[in-house]
Amino acid sequence: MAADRVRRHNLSAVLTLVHHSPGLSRADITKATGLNRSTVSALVGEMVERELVVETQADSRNQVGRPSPGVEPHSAPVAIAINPEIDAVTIGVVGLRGTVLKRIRHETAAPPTVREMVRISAAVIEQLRPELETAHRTVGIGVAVPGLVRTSDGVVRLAPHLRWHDEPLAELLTEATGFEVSVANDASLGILAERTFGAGRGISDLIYLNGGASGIGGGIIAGGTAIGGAAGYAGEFGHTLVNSAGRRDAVGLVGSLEVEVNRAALLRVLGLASADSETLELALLGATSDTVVDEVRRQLGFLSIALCSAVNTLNPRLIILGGFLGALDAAAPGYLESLVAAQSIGVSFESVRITRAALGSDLLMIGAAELAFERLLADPK
Amino acid sequence: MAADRVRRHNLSAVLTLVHHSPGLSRADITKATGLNRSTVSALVGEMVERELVVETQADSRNQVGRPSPGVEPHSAPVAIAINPEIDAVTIGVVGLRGTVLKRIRHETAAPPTVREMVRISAAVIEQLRPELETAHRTVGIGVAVPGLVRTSDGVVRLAPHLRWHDEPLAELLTEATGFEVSVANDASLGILAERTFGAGRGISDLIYLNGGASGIGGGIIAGGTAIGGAAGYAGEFGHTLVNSAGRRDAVGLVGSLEVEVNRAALLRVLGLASADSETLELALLGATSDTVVDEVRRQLGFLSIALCSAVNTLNPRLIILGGFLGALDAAAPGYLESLVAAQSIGVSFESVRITRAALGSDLLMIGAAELAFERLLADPK
DNA sequence: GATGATTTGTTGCAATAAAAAACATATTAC
DNA sequence: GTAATATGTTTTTTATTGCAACAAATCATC
Repeated sequence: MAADRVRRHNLSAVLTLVHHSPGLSRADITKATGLNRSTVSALVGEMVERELVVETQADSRNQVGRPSPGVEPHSAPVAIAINPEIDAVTIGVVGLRGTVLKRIRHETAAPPTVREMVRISAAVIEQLRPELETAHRTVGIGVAVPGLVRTSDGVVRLAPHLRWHDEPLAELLTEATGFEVSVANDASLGILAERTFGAGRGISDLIYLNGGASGIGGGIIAGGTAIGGAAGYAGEFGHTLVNSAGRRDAVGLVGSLEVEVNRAALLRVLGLASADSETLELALLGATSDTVVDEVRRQLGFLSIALCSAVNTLNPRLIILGGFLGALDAAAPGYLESLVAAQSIGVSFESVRITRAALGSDLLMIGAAELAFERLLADPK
Repeated sequence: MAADRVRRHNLSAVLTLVHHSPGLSRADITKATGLNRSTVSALVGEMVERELVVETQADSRNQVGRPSPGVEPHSAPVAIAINPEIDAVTIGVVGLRGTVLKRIRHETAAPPTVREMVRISAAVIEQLRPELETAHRTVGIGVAVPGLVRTSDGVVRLAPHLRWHDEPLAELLTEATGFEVSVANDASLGILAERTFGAGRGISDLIYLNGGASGIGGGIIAGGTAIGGAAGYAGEFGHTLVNSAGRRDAVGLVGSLEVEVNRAALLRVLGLASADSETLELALLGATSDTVVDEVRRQLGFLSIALCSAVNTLNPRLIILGGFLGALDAAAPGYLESLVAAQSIGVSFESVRITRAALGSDLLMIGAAELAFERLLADPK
């Protein structure tokens, strides 16, 4: 019967609210959902019984009236997050509200093959299993892959840096672990995490561009929902044309954003062989030589062109820069914003802000977990 | 009580279905919505009473079993569509299922001011009022404006060709007519119409680019819903960079799509002073001179660059070309598609098709009406 | 052309859950 | 200490859905 569907919908709404904004009082939930006091009471009650949420002591807010207890996510439900990279496979256990409970980085000598990744993941999960089964309830696995992923069936169509091509990742991982598996592009999951727990909290139209070692990926949230596109490949801002006179990139495109704006060129002018994010950023902030300043400005110039196209087509309220793009912007404060302002349609620009990613190294763990939690949040029963 | 909300939702689902696909039988509706036979019966019954739908004779489909009557939109509910242009104001009366019942084009000597447009519209509506009040029930007014519109309050921020700037159109029109008014960008409404009744029927990820006399606008549908952006300005593909060495456009952008791909340049190589869409297309199709062929290919080349950026960022299943862009593509069949294929990320391109707009001159009437109908469809009570 | 099979509309009934109302409780304000 | 206020709790009411049994209208078959 349909009352059932209504219930599910309401449970989903309340659990999602608690997940996104833990600590809201029952009274707050009543206001936010528009449901009746008694209904919220019943919904929260049911979820307490199901070990999805817990009620905390009423916080005394110095306010007239009976205190309303806070509602927070229960610690039991967890998701497993996996992120294969060029030199490691990171596996995490993440609770609701985006709490990373555990993170295990398994380094590999060479880029892992899919089968290696699955083997490593299964082994780590096997090791964690006692804990997962006693203290927690695992809702599934989310995988963040640096490449193009067909989200419908979790097939990695192309992940050049891992040298993966049409790999049925979800299927293999389900087989090896028994858990439900969802797979998506890493940048799409990055924006999911930033939207829910980071710089994009509560904003419903935003874009995210992430600068990685090997290229620029991104994600789009429009009207409050993640835009995946027809197959899940949306968000590849790295291939936007920014310079008709530029060089060809790996895919054969001329003057794409990735060709003009990249980490390698920054490392070159800084005279560094390799560097992690922090070192690169410190080097950029400390640099005074003209070549470095010029290169930073050159890259920001090209970045601004891609951002303008995105602003004009998507009219976001917020642009989040992750990876080395955040460092690049920080190295010349205000410069990028002024360029974008100068080149966008005035009215489209007036409402947009540019900011850095707020979630640090946990970003992909949280994003991948969010993907796995989506099922639970959509249907808490 | 919430059952009320459920009812509303179900009524909305059924009415939307009937609006999009008139003539479905009640049995079809049952299958499409997943609701129970008896529920659909009650819902349709209520909407028949409210004069929202009518039941037609069962079509004999040579099928075993009791025939199921067809359900079609009632002719009573209508929306008023208004489209101000540089040389005219067009006002239409449009029924559900996208039927344009009446279209009145009121020509103006000069681009109408907002107040003129409101005056003309109010006068025409006054004239139509007897008919609207007896035979029909008017749900509201939708306006398609060639410019940037803040959809939240119906303020036209900027419509350069009409020379409008920050005009409170919705407010003025409501005051003058008494109807509820919604305003949006013309291209955004074009895609709405094409998605619902034209080339994009049933497709949930598509983009639309419209080539007009004065520029290129567009719209985006992602995940089945129209992407408006933070303020409603999304879809301005015309300002995408396609040529770093290009000229400046009216807004001051260098080498934007609008600068390189435009109607005026086509008319110039064709030796035409002015032309309507049909004349332009015939001239293009009939032309054999190298200058024309070269110009067509040049423009298609730049168009392909903008399309690639859009494909890579939005991963649509369909690209619809309207206005002179459709004619341009028709003048060199297959050329544009091959260019886009060559420059996009392979997997992103494989699922995309390029096609022409299917709705002709009624496009904006239907789109604007669709905007006005949205309220009714969302809540048929 | 009558009978059965099949599909679908119709009607009555049971189950569900949400909202409203009445009541209870815990806090602040005075 | 009492009133005011806000919020949790319990009970009652109500709306709507889904199910089941039945009715109706068609096709297929002999």
